[in-house]
Amino acid sequence: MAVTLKDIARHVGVSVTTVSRALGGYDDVAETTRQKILRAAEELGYYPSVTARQLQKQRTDTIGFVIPTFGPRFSDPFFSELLAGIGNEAARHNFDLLVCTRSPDSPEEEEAYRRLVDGRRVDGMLVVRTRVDDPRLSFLKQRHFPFVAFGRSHADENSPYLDVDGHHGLYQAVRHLIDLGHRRIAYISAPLNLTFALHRLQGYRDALQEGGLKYDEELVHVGYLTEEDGYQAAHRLLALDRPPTAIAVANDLMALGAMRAAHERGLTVGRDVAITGFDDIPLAAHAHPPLTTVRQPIYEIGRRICQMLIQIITGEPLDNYHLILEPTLILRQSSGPAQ
Amino acid sequence: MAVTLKDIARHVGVSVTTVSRALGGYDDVAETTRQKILRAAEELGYYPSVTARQLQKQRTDTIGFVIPTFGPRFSDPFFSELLAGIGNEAARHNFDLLVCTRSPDSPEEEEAYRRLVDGRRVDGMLVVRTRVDDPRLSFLKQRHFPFVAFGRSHADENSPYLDVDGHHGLYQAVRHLIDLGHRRIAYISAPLNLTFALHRLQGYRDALQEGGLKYDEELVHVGYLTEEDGYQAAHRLLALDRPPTAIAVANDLMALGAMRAAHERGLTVGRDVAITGFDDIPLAAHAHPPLTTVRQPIYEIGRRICQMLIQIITGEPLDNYHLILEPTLILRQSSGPAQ
DNA sequence: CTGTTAGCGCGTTCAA
DNA sequence: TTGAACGCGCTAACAG
Repeated sequence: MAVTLKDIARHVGVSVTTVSRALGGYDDVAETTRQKILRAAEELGYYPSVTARQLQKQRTDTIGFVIPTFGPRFSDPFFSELLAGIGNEAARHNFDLLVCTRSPDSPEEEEAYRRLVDGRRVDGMLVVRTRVDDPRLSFLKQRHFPFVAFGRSHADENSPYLDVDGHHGLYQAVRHLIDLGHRRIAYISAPLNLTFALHRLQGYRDALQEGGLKYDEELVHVGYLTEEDGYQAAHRLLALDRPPTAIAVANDLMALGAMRAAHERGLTVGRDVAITGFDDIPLAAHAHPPLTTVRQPIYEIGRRICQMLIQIITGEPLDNYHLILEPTLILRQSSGPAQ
Repeated sequence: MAVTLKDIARHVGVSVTTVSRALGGYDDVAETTRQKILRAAEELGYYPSVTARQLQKQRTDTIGFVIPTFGPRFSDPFFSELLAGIGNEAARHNFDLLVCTRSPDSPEEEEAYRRLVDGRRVDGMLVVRTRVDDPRLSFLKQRHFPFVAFGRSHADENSPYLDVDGHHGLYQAVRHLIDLGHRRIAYISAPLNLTFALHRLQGYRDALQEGGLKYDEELVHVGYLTEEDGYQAAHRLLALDRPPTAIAVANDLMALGAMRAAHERGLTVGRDVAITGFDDIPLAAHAHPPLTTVRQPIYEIGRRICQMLIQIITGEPLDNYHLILEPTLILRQSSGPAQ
C-alpha cells in the first residue's frame, strides 16, 4: 500500500494536519518536528496522492486532447508534431495531458467529451480540426468550459482560437503555379465540413480568378487527408480527357499520394506535372522530388494553443484570444524547375 | 458549479446515500423514489466526478505512457501509429490514457515516472524503447507497479514484455542483400543502449558471417533514429574509399535519410546502391523508390501491449507474459531490381 | 506552534 | 427501503 500523510503522522506522533503543513512548507511548524516529519517522509517514501489533491483543490492540472482519427488508425505525422508541441508546453507548466483517439462526429467522440468535461477529469480542452457547426465547440461553450481551438469556427468569433491563414496559404501556392505558366490547375481538397478546408478552397479560387482562370468543378476532388486518398484523387484527375498540368493539394500527406500516382502514370513530378502540398511535415523536404508546400509551424502551433489554454485556465490575461499565423510558401522541386 | 449527488439529494428530499444507490442501479430503492432521483439527475445534468470515484475506488482506470523524444520535437510516424493502437485499445476497455513527452534518461523523464506512479495517477505504465539496464524498468519493478514493455530487457526475463524478433528481422534483410550479390554491406544502427539495437546488430552480424562476409567496423554507424542522422551516416559511408554497395538501416526514418544522401551523391537507389529499412511505416511504401523494409505491425503492437497491461491491472490471467512477434521482410525497389 | 473540525464527491457498511 | 456514519487522502479554517 501507498504511504499517506496518516502513516507519517502515526510514525512521528503528530496530527495529519501538522504533517501536511510541514510538507507543504508552511512556517508555522516547529523546526524540530518539521525535521522529524521530513525524515519520516523520506524513510517511508512518501509521495502525495495526486487524486486526493485534485479532489481537494478542485483542479486537475490536466489538459484534455481528443485526436480525431479517420479510420481506426492514424499516421499523419502532423499529429506527432502537434502532440510534441502540446506535451512539452504542458510539461513546462506542470500540467498533464490526457489523450483520447476517436473518430470525428462519432458517438464515441461525444462520449469522450462528456467524460472529460462533465466528469471534471480535466481543466480544459484542446480542439483541433475545427468543423463547420462543430458540436464539440457548442458543447464546450454551453458548459462554459475552458478550451482553445486550432482552427476558426466561422459561426463563432467569440471563443478563443489559433489559426493559420489557409486562404493566403493556398493563394500563394496557386499563384506560384500560375506564375510558372500553368493554366489548368487542379485542387485536392480536404472534406468541406472542416473549416480550414473552406478557407483553403477559397484561396485556390481567388488565386484562379485573379489569374484570369475559370474555376472548374471537374478539377476539384475531395480526400480524407490520407496518402491513399491523395493517390486516388490524383489518379482520377490525371485520367481526365484534359488532365491538369498542376495539382495543388490541401495537405502534404495527400500530396505525397498524388506524387505517387503521377509516378505510376509515368509522369515526372516537377516537369510533367507540378504538385504542391500544405503543412511542411518533416518528410516533405525528403520526398522525391522534394515537395513544394505551404509551411505551417506545427510544433509551434501545439505549443501556442497549449499555452493559451493554460493561461485561460489559470486566469492569466491573454493578450489575444484570436491568433492568425501566416504560413509561408516553401519552394522545392515538385512544383517545377529549380528556382 | 458542477452538480453533485448532494444537489440531487437536496432537490429530491432524500439522503445522498439513497441517490448514490439509485444511480448505481441497486435494487434496494423504492421504484418511485428511484424515478424521482433519475428525473432530477437528468434535469440538473448530473455527471459523476471521476476524481472522487478514483479516490474512493483506489483505481484511476488510466494508463500512463511517456513518449521518449529525441530533441524537443519528435515526428517519427512510428509513434502516431503506436499511439493509435494503444489509444483505441484503451478506449475499448474504458481506460484513459495519460501521455507525457520526455527525453530519454533525463531527470524530467524520471520525475514523470515518479509523478505518475508514486502519485498514483495511473494504474499501469507502458514502456517503449527499452534500454539496457533500463532505469524505468528497475523503478517499476521495485515499486511492484503494473507495466508492460515493448522491447525485452536482456537483464531481466521476468517482467512482461512484447517484442519483435529484431535479430531475425535484420538477418532476413541482410540475407536478402547477400542473395542479390552484395559483398560490402553497411549498417546504420540505432544507439546501442537500446536493447532492440543490440538484437538487430547481431542479426546483421550473423547474416554476414553465414554469408561468409567479414564484419567490418568501418561499415557500421550509429544514428539517433532520425531522418537527419540516417542522412549523415549514409553520406559518411558513401564517402569511404571503398564505399558499401548496400546499406541496411535500423529503422525506416533513417533509411529515408540514407536514400536522400544517396540521391544527393548522384546514386540511384535500387541500382547503384541498395537500401533497406525497418518498421514499414506508412510512408515506406511511398518513398521513391519504395523502400524494402522489415515490417513490424506497429498499430497491432500498440493494441497488444495495451491489452496485456489492462489484463494485468484487472487481474485477468495472461496466457503469455512474453510475446515475440516475427517481423516480415517486405521486398520493394530500394534494395534492387524488381523481384 | 499544534490539533480539532470540516469538507472535496463518492461508495460502502451497518442500523433502523 | 432509507439514512447515518465512515473512509478514500488531502488541505484549510479555526481554536487553543
